[in-house]
Amino acid sequence: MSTAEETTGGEVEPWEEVTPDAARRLLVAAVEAFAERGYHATTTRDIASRAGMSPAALYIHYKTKEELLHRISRIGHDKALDILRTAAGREGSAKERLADAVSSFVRWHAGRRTTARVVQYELDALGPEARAEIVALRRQVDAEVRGIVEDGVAAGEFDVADVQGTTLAVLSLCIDVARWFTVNGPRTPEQVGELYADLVLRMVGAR
Amino acid sequence: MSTAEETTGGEVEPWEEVTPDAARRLLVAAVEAFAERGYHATTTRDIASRAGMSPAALYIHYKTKEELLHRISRIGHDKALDILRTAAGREGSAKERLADAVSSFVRWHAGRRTTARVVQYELDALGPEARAEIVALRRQVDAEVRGIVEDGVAAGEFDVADVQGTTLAVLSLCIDVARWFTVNGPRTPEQVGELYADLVLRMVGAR
DNA sequence: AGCCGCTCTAAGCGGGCGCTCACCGTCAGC
DNA sequence: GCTGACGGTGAGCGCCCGCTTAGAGCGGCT
Repeated sequence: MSTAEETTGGEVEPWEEVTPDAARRLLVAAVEAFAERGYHATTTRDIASRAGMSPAALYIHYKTKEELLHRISRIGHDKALDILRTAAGREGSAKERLADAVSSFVRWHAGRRTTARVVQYELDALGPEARAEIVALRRQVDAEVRGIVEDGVAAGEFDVADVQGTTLAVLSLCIDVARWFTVNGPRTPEQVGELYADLVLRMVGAR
Repeated sequence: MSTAEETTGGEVEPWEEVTPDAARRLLVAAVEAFAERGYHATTTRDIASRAGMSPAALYIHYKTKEELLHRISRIGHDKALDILRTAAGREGSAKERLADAVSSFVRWHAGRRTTARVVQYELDALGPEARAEIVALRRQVDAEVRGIVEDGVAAGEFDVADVQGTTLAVLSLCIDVARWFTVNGPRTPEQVGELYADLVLRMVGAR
C-alpha cells in the first residue's frame, strides 16, 4: 500500500487496526463528520459520501451509526490510556513522569483534535452498555494520573492538599484542549504540551 | 407571583428577564433539554411538552428552535461576563481579584451546570451571525481574565512567562467544570470554586 | 466455464422532524 | 353584548432521517 499514512509530525494514522480498507475509510469519515458537526447533526449519508460510497455501504461494515461512534470512542480511549500508561511507567521522578504524561496527553488532544473531540464530547450519545464500557476506561485514565500524583506526594516532591480534586483538575485541563485547539491558532501541539506540563507542575507544587 | 424563584443556595433563577411567562417556561425547558441531550438530539416537541404546552406553542414566542438556543447562549454569556467583570473590578490585589474571579466563575459553572453546558458546548449549533455575536462575548471574557493576570505580572505579584497561554488555560480549567460536574458528586460548587482558585494562584506563581 | 461469496448500489420504507395553518377560548375596551 | 388582540391547540405538510432489501459486479476457487 503506497498511500501515505502519515499526518502531522510524522505520526502514523491510528486507524491502521481497522480493516478492511472500506471500513477504515468510513470510520475516518465518521470521525471528521462527528468532530465537525457532532454525532446527532451528522447523517449516515454524510459519512458515506465523505468516504466516497453510497449510503447503504455503511451498513455492510457497521450495524448502526452508533456502532461507528462506539468503535471510535473505544479505540480513542485505548490510545489515550496507552499514552498515559507509557508516561506513568517510565523511570524517573514523579515530577518527570507527570510532566511527560501531561505533555504527551496534551499533544494527542491537540494534534489529533478531531478524534479527541469525538472521544471526549460524544460520550452521552452512546447507549447505556457502550457508555458503561467507556466510563470504565475513563476511570483507568484517572487512576494513572492519580498514581503519579500520589507517588510525588509520598516522595515529598509534590505539595497537594486534595489529591483526587487536583488529579481531576489536571485531566480536565488537558481534555479541554480538544475544545479550543485549532490548527490555525498561534501554538503547535508541542508548544501547548510544554506550557501545560509547566502549569501542571505548578499546580501540584513540584519542587 | 408566589411561585418560588429560588434554587441552589438561595440564588435567584437567572431567567426573570425573559417575558412573558410562557416564553420563560419554554426557555427553561429548552435549557434542561439541551443540557441533557444536546441541541441536535432535542426535539421541539420535547421542549414544548416539558413546558406543558403543545408543539405549536413554541412558535408563538420563538421563530425557530435556533432562536431559543441563541437567546439562551446570549443571556448565559452575559451572565458569565458579568460575574467576571464584577470580580475584576473589585478593589484589592491581583491575587485577590483572580481568586475571586475564578471561584465565582467556577461556582457558576458548577451550580448552574445545565445552563453552562448549553452555553459552552452548543456554540457550533448556532448559525454564522449568532455565532459571531457569541464569539465576540467570549473575547471579552478572555480580556477580563487576561487583564487581571497582566495586572498581577506588572505589580510583581505573579510569575507568568506566557500571559495569553496561561489565561487560556485558566479559563479552560473553569469552563471544563461544566463538562464533569454533577450534583451527585462529592463536592459542592463552593468547594470546587475554592480548590480551583487555589490551583490557579499556583499556576500564575502568586506570592 | 460455472459458481460462490463478498462488496457495493439504487430504490425506497416507515417514521419523526421542524414548522405551519385554520381555528378556538379568554378578556379588555366600548 | 359585541369585537379585536392575544395566546393557545389539533392536525398535518413536506422533508429527510436511519436503515433495509433486491440485485449487480467481480475476483478467486474448482
